Amino acid sequence: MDKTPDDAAKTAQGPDTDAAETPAEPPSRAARQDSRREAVLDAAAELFAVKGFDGVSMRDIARRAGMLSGSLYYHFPSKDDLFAEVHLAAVARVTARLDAALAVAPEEPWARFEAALLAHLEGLLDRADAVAVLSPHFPTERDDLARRLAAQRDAYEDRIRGLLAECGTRRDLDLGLLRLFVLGALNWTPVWWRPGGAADLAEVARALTDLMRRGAEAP
Amino acid sequence: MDKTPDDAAKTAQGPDTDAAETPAEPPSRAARQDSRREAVLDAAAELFAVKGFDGVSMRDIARRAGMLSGSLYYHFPSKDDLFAEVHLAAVARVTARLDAALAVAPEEPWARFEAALLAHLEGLLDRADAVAVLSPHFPTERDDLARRLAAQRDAYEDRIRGLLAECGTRRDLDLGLLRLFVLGALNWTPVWWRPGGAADLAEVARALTDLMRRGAEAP
DNA sequence: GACCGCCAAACAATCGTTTGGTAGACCCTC
DNA sequence: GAGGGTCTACCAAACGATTGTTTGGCGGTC
Repeated sequence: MDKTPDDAAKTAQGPDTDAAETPAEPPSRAARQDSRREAVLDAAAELFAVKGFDGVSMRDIARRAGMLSGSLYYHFPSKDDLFAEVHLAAVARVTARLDAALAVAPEEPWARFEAALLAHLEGLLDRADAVAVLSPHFPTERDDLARRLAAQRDAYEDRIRGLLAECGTRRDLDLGLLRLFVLGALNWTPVWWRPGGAADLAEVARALTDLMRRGAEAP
Repeated sequence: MDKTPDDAAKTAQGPDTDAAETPAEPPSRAARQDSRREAVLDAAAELFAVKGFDGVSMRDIARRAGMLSGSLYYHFPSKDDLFAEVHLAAVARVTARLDAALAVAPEEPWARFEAALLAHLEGLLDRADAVAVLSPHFPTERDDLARRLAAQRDAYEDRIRGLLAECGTRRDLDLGLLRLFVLGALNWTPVWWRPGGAADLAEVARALTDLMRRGAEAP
């Protein structure tokens, strides 16, 4: 019953890789290496996002990636390092999404702000990469690594502040606090938002932008 | 080295209990029982809040409460049940704080709203009870228990919605979304707020109320 | 003597990680 | 193009440590 750990891996990554994508040349050695490595990263990202760092075992990750737990240590030196790489990749992906959205967004600052919120929400909820922002609970003693993660996160979060600054907000407001309120509202969405629920992501981004802009008080 | 688990318990709970508080009568049997039980609950609350459910072991809790891991099972049948009780107690405490704050708050709806936010923040950050709201990650298979926790949390969160409704917000706004934004901003504070930092809790509550009310756009 | 609250020690299971081995793709040489 | 060698990516199995939990007993208060 616990001999072949395939059943969980089939639906996730199993034979899709070479079933429809590569008809001609067999994947090069380097390509296959990256593919397997990324399969591990994907499996780890989904699991970490749902159950947290301590809630996921190396055996869980290995099973979902279609290998055995010891094999993970060929690709990653430790669970901490694996998590760090997942974290970094997720932040990078959300950042890329933000850049892409801003590239095609209109010039009006609040519209840009709304586009950024939507990109953030999509990066947060489309795939299961909530680890990126949702994990201030990184439980390592290796402070240098934790600092690197925090630094990348901070750099991203400061871009929200920059977008707000361009909107020309009231002078008596603390931009730092505003940024934290926005990020709190955004990063809390994985707790309650479900695909196909009452509001889609565009609505959420629009509503939050409207609230940030005009407030809720009746005029 | 692992024989006497006292060193960690001393600073937290150790001899304080009977050092300064009970000079005359020895505490009754029932009182002492409750006191030890509550010591366990306190220790568990602080640890769960910081490291999450999976990050805390029964031995950690026992050490901080000044006993051994097996002894916990005299008071609580399992780790799940212990967590559930911590969770329920924390929600109840935040609710009580909210009631007390509203009892002495002025009549003006936005002032009441701000008072509620402050009470929530204090309940969240003064002690380490962040478990109350911060743990949608309760990793049990016992769905009935998870539902009970969610129900109590929802009842509390709906009071925020009620307070907002009394403020007479704009008709075109979704009160449910507003509530979620507020709770997101509030419940995200444990990630960044530190006592003695730039803004104290009253400032945070005031700033968030002001933002919710008037928005950030320059008039 | 009964019961309460806890200790001391152990239980099986699971944890992150290490070790040794090996099937197969690759490269070079004859 | 057959054969030997190398390296890659993994398996199979184990390591000690830690996990949640159970059991039996014991000092203290009633």
